Amino acid sequence: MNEKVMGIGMVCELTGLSERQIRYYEERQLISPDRTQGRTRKYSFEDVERIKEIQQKMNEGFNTFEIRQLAAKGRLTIKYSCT
Amino acid sequence: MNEKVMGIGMVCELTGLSERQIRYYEERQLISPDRTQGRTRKYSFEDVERIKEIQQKMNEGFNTFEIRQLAAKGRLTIKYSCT
DNA sequence: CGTGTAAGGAATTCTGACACG
DNA sequence: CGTGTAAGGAATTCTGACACG
Repeated sequence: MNEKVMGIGMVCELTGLSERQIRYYEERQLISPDRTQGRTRKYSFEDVERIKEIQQKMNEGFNTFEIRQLAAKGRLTIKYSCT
Repeated sequence: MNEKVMGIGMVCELTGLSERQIRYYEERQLISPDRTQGRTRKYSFEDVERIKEIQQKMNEGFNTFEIRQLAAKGRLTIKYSCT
């Protein structure tokens, strides 16, 4: 399920996070949603799982930079290719 | 994949149909998307497949009422419970 | 660093109706 | 019957910034 189909509002519901948090993780290159012509972000279920795992790591004390490194080394459960 | 997560715009892209057509099939009780608090419709991948099958039947000459009956009799590939 | 918020604008979606046929 | 469209409004999302720390 890596089709980018849902809006950020739905991702908020599924993850329990705020739009701000989700957009910030993108800024930190931990996720990379698609964009519609009108610039609105579209996420996949894989993105949702990835976001949940990011949040777990954050709770464990990692910062976004460290999580980025873990991801680069394949140390995360949810594999993901970030642009 | 019966989680209602995508907006009608995405369904249009995935099916090639217009918003008008998709809303009409709902009016004819062939599909039943969820609604957000703000009333915007949310569809699942199952809805998308169901819409594709509806369109196939339309092309084969069935009208919405007949398709509704086919569905009621379990004669469609995509099973679906419509409110 | 990570996140909340108010601000203004742009994209998305909604409903009810008129049109054609 | 099934679908297009213009109309006006409401919900959704966007960006850049200020704030706290």
